[in-house]
Amino acid sequence: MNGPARPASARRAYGGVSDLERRQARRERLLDAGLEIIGTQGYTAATLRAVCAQAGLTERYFYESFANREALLAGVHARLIEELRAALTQAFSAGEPSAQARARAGLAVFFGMLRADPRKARVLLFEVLGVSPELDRQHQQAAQVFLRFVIEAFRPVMGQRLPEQASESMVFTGLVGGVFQVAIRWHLGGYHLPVSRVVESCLVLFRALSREG
Amino acid sequence: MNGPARPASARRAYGGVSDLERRQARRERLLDAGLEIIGTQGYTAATLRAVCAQAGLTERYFYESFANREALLAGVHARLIEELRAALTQAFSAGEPSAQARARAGLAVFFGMLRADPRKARVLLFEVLGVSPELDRQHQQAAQVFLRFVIEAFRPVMGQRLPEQASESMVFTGLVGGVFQVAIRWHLGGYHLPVSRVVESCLVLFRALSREG
DNA sequence: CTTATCTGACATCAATTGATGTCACTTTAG
DNA sequence: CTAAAGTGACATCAATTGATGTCAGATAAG
Repeated sequence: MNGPARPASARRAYGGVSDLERRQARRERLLDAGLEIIGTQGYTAATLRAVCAQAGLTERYFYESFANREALLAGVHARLIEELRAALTQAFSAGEPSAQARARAGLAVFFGMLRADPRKARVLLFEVLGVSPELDRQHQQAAQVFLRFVIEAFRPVMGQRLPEQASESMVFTGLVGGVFQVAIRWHLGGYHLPVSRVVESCLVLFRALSREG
Repeated sequence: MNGPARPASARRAYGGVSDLERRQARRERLLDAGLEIIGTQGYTAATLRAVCAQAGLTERYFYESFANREALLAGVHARLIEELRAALTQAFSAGEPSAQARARAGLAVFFGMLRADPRKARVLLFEVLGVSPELDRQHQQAAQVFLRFVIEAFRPVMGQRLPEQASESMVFTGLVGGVFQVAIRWHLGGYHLPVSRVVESCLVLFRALSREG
């Protein structure tokens, strides 16, 4: 699953670039190609030949970096989640620490990223779902990345006044899911509404919940 | 796209069943087979041969009812949405008309249906997404079915006190999306939480919003 | 009974797929 | 220069796909 099985000692540089760097560069090119094809034509269209042609690489190199097609989708998705997580962390550390301000900044980062590159929206909101149980779980884990951000910011201002029957985790899951669904509708509608109004609409939900008692 | 092109006058009964009834029965069997396969193995696994074998029908009959594979998925999804819409309408007309009561009843219907048949959950929450722009739109339209229910029930108790920047439609979309995401997490988690707690968790969001000013 | 319709099991078709292999050419190491 | 390793264009493989066609037997109409 990791390319031609040669002893590491036999690997050498090529074109002035080390073996490791070449491998990483090819992997990046494949991920870029995956984002392009999956994000514009869908996962089904992301065949080996299509992805490798888009990446300008030979089919043989695909299996150097990925075990199969699904692993490519997982890789593309994981890279997007990491990008988002980093951007959120950065935005939070830069702005003021109130729950309101963090929510607004985080939402602006999220919706700004989707609007700037709708291919990412398609991968994050559509393509990753329903492919396999593993990928479904990966999506759910990604959602919990945001869930942690939200809980961290809002638990202090929410108080412990939830009804006994309710599950705090589920309530916040609903909040995150609301943001996702707004994003889906925004994407399908062609991003007509300005980012500020989308953010503000989501903030209504956040604000309502933080006043709940 | 509608089976063997024979003049309607030439069609006759078979096995004591009229032509129309036989066609409808075959279509139902294909939809049942589609739900079974898509709902347990995913849309990709729902090949012509697999679906027809499951339905106990010959491949030729597939095209009598559906133009292609995607049309089958659309049909399965549409039937589920109609089932849900009918159940919601019935629940609403039976219970008391307050927004709270309606929300609770509607959520119980929705989550109860998913738990009773997780295949339906998989089709509604996963498989219908990311297949094609047409199906994405169909999913979005389905979400708007619930959106209408929610808006109808909650606009009166919400008042007109939304911030100017927010979009009422987007706010309610978020609310519906929250319910979806809770359903997704519930499904992926194996339905461990009892329905009542899932419903109650969603109600926190509804209640919070109806107090929003 | 005879004829036309209906049915299901199966054959067929080109196209595409994931995956692996071949081979001439380029680059590096010694 | 020579040998080994890297590269890319392309061939190859069996398997599966969507879609359509064939045909013998079952059923109904007259």
